[in-house]
Amino acid sequence: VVVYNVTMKALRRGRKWDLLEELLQDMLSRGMEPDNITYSTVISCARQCNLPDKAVEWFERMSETGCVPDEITYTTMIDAYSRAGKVEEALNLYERARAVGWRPDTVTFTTLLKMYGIAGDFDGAIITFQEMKALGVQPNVITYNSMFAALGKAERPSVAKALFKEMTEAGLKPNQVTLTSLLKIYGKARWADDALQLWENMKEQGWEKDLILYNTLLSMCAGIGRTEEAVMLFEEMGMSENCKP
RNA sequence: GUGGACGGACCUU
Repeated sequence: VVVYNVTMKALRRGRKWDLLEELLQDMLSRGMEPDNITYSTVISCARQCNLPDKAVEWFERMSETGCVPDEITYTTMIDAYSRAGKVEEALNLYERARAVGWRPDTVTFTTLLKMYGIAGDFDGAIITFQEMKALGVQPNVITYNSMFAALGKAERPSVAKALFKEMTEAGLKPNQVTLTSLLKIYGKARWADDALQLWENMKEQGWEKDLILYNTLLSMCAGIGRTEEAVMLFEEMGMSENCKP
């Protein structure tokens, strides 16, 4: 089974759904018993390939064969629903799993948060975030990034600012995605001071920048009319190793 | 020894 699972992982990475499903059929016809790892890989591949019906189909078949979903399989399936825009189904599954005594973890909550963000349900995202903390589940960088994505859509720069403070005070280090999302939020709200302050922080703390982050900074300077800063950025890019203009 | 979450920039209002 492990050999099959590893092969499936490779197929998932290459998004080869047909081959992966064939392999699963092969396992079943040989009388092997795919486990949670097998099924979560299968479901996740279906999700990546935009085949939500396949995800549901195998999730159901899995239960029929007596394989009880574990926490990762549940989360994978919730994410598959989320990606397909099936919010109701995702929440139903979540409730059902909770009723069976399942303890959702950071990834689960982040997946739910992301779903609310995509749906534009900013309040839902906030509530989930609070619920998560109330249950003692620690948010991580990806959790915060998903919140910023939701906030960007809702155009709530002040909430984003407060969250960012909370995040750094909790000792979490922002990554390029965090900074890009935040800058975009500030830029859209024309909060020039906060945006430039963030850039200062990046220099002080030595937070790395990537190409996308440089581009965001540049277009922000253009948007708020800070030509001098833009020139400095451009020169800095020229000196950097991996971000040639 | 194997499985899950970051729809981040410009082009695009």
